[in-house]
Amino acid sequence: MTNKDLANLIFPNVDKDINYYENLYPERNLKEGSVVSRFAPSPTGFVHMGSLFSAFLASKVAKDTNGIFYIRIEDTDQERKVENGVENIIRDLTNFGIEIDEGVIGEDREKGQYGPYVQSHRKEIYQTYAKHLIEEGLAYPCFCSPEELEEIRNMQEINKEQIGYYGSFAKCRLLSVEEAARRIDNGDKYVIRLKSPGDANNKVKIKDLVKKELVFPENNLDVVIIKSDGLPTYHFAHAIDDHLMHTTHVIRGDEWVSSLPVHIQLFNVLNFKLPKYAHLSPIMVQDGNSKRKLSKRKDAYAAISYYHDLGIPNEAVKLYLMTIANSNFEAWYQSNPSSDIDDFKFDFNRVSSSGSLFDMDKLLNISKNYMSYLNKDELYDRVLTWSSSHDEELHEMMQKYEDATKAFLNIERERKKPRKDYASYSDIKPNIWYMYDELFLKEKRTYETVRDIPKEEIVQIAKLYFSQYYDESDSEEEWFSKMKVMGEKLGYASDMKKYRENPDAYRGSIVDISNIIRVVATTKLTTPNLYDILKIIGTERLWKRVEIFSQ
RNA sequence: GGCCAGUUGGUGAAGCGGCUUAACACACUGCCCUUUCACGGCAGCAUUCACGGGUCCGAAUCCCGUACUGGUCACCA
Repeated sequence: MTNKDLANLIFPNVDKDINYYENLYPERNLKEGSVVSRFAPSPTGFVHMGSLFSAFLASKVAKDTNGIFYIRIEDTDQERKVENGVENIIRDLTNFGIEIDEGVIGEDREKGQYGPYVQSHRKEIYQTYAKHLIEEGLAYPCFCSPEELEEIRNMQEINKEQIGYYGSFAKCRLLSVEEAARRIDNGDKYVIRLKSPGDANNKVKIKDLVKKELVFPENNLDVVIIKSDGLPTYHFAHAIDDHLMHTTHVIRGDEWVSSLPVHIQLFNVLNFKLPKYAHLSPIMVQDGNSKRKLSKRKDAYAAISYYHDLGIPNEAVKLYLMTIANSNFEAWYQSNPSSDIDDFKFDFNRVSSSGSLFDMDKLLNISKNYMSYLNKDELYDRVLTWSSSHDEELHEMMQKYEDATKAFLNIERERKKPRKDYASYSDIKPNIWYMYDELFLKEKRTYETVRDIPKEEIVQIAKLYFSQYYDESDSEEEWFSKMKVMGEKLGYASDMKKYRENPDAYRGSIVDISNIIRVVATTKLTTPNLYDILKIIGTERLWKRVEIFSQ
């Protein structure tokens, strides 16, 4: 009996050979230097910041080089599969504005010539290559049970030997073809292992795009390549898929660096050209005194839907991720504030090889700046869209009072250095509600207090102001000087310097006057420019608000 | 425990042997401007680059060791 007979016994239904697939998936016809990258999640639910980070960079590099960014679903672990997993991942990515050139684009939907792009649909392909390796004597069936494996492991631990299935511990490696065939016929469970040609005394060198020069002992472990359910392990699927799909850059989390010797060996044994690797450090969070990886389970803000719900613009999150990814990005963006992130060339050499802490303050600041440069119409449209699914009440008000909303959003916006009030769409409502009568009248309002000025005095001043001084058609200068005039008459200093020099000579200052008007009109002490706000509300409604205040 | 990597202020970091009395940004603090807020301006915030040795005229930058942190050692990805 030969290896070939054994291979046929194990994979009787595999009727194609590896050349069939090599021809099926020819070299891509791309320009020199174009990157083919991929995002290859397991369908275990939503996308979190960490995976978004690598997906974003992978798509960015492909875009930068006119290459291809594709999605492959790694569902070879049938037990971890989650209902709607794929749909959720695609939704999160598209929500976020990542364009998918190829691969999986929905549950049971994909595009591109290198598919299928779901690993469980590629079983035959993996088995064809596994069969080939068995024929060549480079792989073999292993019948060891989990208990036996456990036992070997324990012994190795006690004897302080290298842990794993290798050398003399690899019992099944020595099985004769006949014996293996007999056990298969007998119905024994088995996996397929690589017959590792490696020697731990040798070194393998590899240049990682992020981690730079890496040196490891050669892999000498007979790793499992096909599990007992017939599906491949990650390592094997990675080698086959990224070869057949002609991935040029494997961009993934750095939890994979220690598997690199296995992957290198697999590519060698299979005669595949090794792709370039970029192992990204994880985004960390502070947890007490130590740092740990951002966690889907422990950190609510790890989910990208968190930002979506909060109404943080996608662009802001991208901007943040890019500042983490490339330390020179921030300076570039500051000197090119009007340009798009697409104009920036991502550079692997600038990626930090140690993990950075997730900084919400920084994200919020970036978002604030980003939102401040949106024009009123863009902002209005975005908030309208966001509120349609996240804040019905706001949505309704915005539609009903489109002009007033835009006018409000535009206060102190159209200038070189605009106001920065909002870091997210959800910041808008707490700042704008008083502009809408429905919301203003809805419940009992709590007015902020202007120093210790009694209510009666405030009412008096407001009435005086609106009846004798306020005129909608005044320019801002006229408006403000009238306010000063009234203040002077009532004993409120119009000049802050004078007031500060001699506060006892006055009842208060112009600050109090403007705050009185501000509070009556809005209940709040802090608002954008009062002049604009009064104008938008309009004299008639302002009078109503004076009445409401005095009740 | 083995293997691999990392360690510059509260945070992201620049720096790659002399130009560094360590850039820039965020956060924080104070002052100024000011009708509130915001914007803006100014100032402060690591005498020191985990620690210990070494090389060198000279080290955050090169070498060695130690410590600490992270990753990984599955029929999970």
